[in-house]
Amino acid sequence: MVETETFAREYFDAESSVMCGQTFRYARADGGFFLGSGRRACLLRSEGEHTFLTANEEDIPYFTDYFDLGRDYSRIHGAALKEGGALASAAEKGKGIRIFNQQPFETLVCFILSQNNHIPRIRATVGRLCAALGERGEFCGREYFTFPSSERMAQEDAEFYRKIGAGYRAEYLVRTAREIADGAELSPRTKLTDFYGVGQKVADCVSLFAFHKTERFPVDTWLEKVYREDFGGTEKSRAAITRFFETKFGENSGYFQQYLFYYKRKSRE
DNA sequence: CACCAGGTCCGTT
DNA sequence: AACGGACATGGT
Repeated sequence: MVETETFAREYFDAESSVMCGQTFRYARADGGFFLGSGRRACLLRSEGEHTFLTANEEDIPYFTDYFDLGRDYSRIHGAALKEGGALASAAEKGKGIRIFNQQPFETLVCFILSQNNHIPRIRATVGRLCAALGERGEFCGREYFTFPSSERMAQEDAEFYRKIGAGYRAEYLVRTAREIADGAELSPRTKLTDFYGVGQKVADCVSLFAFHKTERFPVDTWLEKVYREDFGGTEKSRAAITRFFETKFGENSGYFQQYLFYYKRKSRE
């Protein structure tokens, strides 16, 4: 049975939460979004003062956790406003952003694909990956594909991943999927950079988006721009820029990073 | 047509 | 430890 839950939109907005770059498994639908997570799917739509979550009844608890609905975001948002400057502006624009609790393997694969790549192309490649190796499902009259398991991904070779558009990242996917299928741990304590094709930035994204380690501040080309243009930074290395933000923002680093990413990417014209 | 995109690896200093 | 080129591919 499909069910719809209603939430206050103020700190839970569909558009900003989906478009702030944390997930690649979405499509616009019915004035909102059709979202995939692992084997499940849901619809998320904001209108007026409300946000509506539609999912199979048995999946409601899963998505309640997925959208991090047990956490008070007014304190986080308030702390960002107090910082002033670009961060305060970013927080106003992204007031309804929440950080999702995504599945570790899925997050790892998606962010391996994200490196040196465009978001539209990442989404398309993830879509082809699911269509090829996932299982067909249906939700609210829409066909979708689940995210493949590490075991299923481990059965394919690099040629396959090049064929779906992974480019030079194909070998990264093969080796990482096989390691995990063969029993390598993927938990909050795993040293993620030991996986082939996973550097500090991808590791930080997995830590933040799958394990909710909000003391992490992933630095990519957009956050480099923020650092230079909005914080007057002069350091060149990403390690130094990451250190700058994580020292400054502490436990709120991950939340503030999402405000800033959304703000910077939206203001590209 | 260069240049860039949610970087990482690897060989040189 | 730090730096720079190579790496696939499609959009601007």
